[in-house]
Amino acid sequence: MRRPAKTPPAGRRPAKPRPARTPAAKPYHHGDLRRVLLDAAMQLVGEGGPEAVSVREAARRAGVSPGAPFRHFPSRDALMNAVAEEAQRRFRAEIEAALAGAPSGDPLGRFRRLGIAYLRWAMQNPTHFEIISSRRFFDHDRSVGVSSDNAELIGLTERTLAEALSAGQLGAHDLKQVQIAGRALVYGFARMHIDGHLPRWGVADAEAEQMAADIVDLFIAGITRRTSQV
Amino acid sequence: MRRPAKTPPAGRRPAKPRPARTPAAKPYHHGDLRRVLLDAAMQLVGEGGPEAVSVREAARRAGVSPGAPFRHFPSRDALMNAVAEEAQRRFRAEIEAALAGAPSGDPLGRFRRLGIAYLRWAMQNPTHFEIISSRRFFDHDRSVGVSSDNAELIGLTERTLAEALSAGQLGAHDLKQVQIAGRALVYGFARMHIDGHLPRWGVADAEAEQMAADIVDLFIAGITRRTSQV
DNA sequence: CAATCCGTGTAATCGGTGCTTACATTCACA
DNA sequence: TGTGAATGTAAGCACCGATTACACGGATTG
Repeated sequence: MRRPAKTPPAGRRPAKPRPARTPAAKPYHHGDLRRVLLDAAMQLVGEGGPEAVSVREAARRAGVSPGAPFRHFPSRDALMNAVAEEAQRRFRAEIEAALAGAPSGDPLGRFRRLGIAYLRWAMQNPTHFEIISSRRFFDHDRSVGVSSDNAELIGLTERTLAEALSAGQLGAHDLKQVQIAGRALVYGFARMHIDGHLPRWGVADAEAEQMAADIVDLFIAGITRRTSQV
Repeated sequence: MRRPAKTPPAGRRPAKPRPARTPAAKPYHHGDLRRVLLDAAMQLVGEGGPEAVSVREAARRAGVSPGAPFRHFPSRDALMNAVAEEAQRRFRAEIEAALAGAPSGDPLGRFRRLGIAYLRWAMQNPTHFEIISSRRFFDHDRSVGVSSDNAELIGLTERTLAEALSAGQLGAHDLKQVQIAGRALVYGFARMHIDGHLPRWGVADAEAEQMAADIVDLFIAGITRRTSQV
């Protein structure tokens, strides 16, 4: 977050009275500053987490003055909202892609895929996952992109579980409870990973992915219809 | 976080050449500034979450100059560490108190109490819970108070689960997996509550506590030894 | 083609923050 | 009784988000 002003004396527009459209000379208008700022912010989140994002730094990376971003995002929060929407969009795309090749006849198997894909993405994109889920970093309620994508994912798991139930794959459980418990499980594990809890629980980084799959399986075993003992 | 300087002209030490120890006249030395700052920070966390804590605001509430806190806490992070230690201490005390009256003959029942007490405290003290778990707000590895209290709690659940296993209350599971899955479940639910996910999952605030107990029971049912069908 | 309008970027500034340095005060101990 | 260490103050740095007044220039329109 600290940086020494990056060539302070070499400001823009040194002495030329009229640049006369040199291609290398940066034009007054940027082209697509909004997109560039968003990309810079995404990159900052990836590098140092949500709080590493500062409007000024994004402006610096875009090669633009500190006030310029406010033409495109009325506040830092608005920028973070856009970042969260982008992240949520990618997240959803990945989840749905992971489910694409799954056989539709096995809802519980698809539920398992869902959980594992969820954890996979979360562990591979911890900072972006954090920004999506942690509302502290942006205003969920005001971000239609996030909430609609998210609602889509919630509906997806809901339908999958309902199918599993009606296919007789589940024990006699309250579906809503199972749903929320499943979510809490994967969300909790993802956050344990993000928040650095896993080492304290004896899980090395290398094992984390296997452990993620294991606890998903453990959960599924727990809710599966019990047709035989032990 | 914004405040208009709070009576800017009425600075300390108005005109009196020597206060001669009036009881109301604040002495140069504060007495126990460290404690007061810590309390102020705890209160700030309670009011507006971890990021509502600013060194200057804590100093303001303690009635002291902005630089004074740095005599007691070398950085904001150090202050946050102290806050986290205090919160973790309270958390552990509450958990252990909840377990005090539990019969030692029923480890699984104690495990259940453990989970419910965990969720209870987390949901009643969301911001303090967040600061304990979210490493973003302080340096876990450097905070011996937090990690030792936390290790104690981890050991407690570990022992409880091991007892349940040897008492034949558990199915044939990998104990470490069960442990981590259990933790992920309660941690995930607590964070869902903190992060405001529950409404999106159709859980109103009033139901949250009941739902917490339900998913703990669901989990325990899933790992219990299966002696009969359905 | 020319004039003007408005979207976009710049410069300067404000109050907030964490943190450091130099100085003032007072307590505790020799 | 002195004196040094501990503790608080004052001032100032760089950074931040945000606002305002102004400069530029592409697009629309007469």
